[in-house]
Amino acid sequence: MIKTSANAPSDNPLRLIGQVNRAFARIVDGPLRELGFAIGQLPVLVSLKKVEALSQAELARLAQVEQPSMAQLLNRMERDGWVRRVPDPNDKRSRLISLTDRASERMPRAKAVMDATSRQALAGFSAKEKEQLAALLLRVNANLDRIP
Amino acid sequence: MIKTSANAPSDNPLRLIGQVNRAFARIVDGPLRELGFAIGQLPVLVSLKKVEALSQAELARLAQVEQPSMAQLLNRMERDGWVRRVPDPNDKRSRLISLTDRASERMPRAKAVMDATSRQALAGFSAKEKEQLAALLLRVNANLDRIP
DNA sequence: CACATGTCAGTCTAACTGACATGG
DNA sequence: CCCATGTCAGTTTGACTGACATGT
Repeated sequence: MIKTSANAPSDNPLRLIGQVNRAFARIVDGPLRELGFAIGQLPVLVSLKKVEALSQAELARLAQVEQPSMAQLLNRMERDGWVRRVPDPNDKRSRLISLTDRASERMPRAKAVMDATSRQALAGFSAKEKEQLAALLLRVNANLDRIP
Repeated sequence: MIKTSANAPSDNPLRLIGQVNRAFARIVDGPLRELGFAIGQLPVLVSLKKVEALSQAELARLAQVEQPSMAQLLNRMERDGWVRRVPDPNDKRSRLISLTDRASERMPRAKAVMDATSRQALAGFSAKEKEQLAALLLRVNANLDRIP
């Protein structure tokens, strides 16, 4: 009977996911900050790259945060010159959020940082293993989404 | 050619891991708070359950955070009555951190919350699939740990 | 009037850096 | 003297709730 040491790696998948997530965030944080981006901004940047313009409420729903949280995030991004808010002609309550040119220009560099780190994280994985991992994670994700 | 929609699930494993992690944290947060625990405290609680007493510096290393961050976390945990700090007889600079009885008593309930949610997250997974997932994540983890 | 969109104010956690005291 | 341990002070991000104004 071997006593478990304090730093024994867990084999619980959920704890492992937490560890991987934190490690990834820690690694990627520095280079992103040099570009002027923060990790939390990426979901917004990616969404807006795909769809051009979205309301704050829609962004909050996509990122699964409350509206005031998203508002604060967008305030910081506006302060940093990444997004712009223009009145929605179809709804006077709403303002449409879109990326600035500066954001569009600099995003590829952020993407490169993410991709390079992802590649390192998956070093030694065959194409099949990557697919397996993604498939298993998608199932976990679907399971969690069904919990209210 | 189908245009990707704004909420299309990513198939990049690292982004998926982020999503899963956030979803899990969101689900587990409420019940844990009712018990008086926060998610960030779990690594400390688990470490101290295994090893009885550790210094703040050791806990910081285990959790991979800087010392002041760990100090602040331990301040909150001490405030909440989960840990106690006693002078280390062998090193007058150091204080040994250990769980209070109250923490030991209430931890099983926190563990139950985590386990139940993990079970739901892995619903429909065969034993083999769980092992596969854990094995793949361990490899990602090892890869990330090798990046400085 | 009910509901949606957004803002404002205030709180809490969790992380960081830099400066510093004290002890090994 | 150097290094380790820890504290203090200040900053930032990211999240929340509750209250409220305004527009659909």
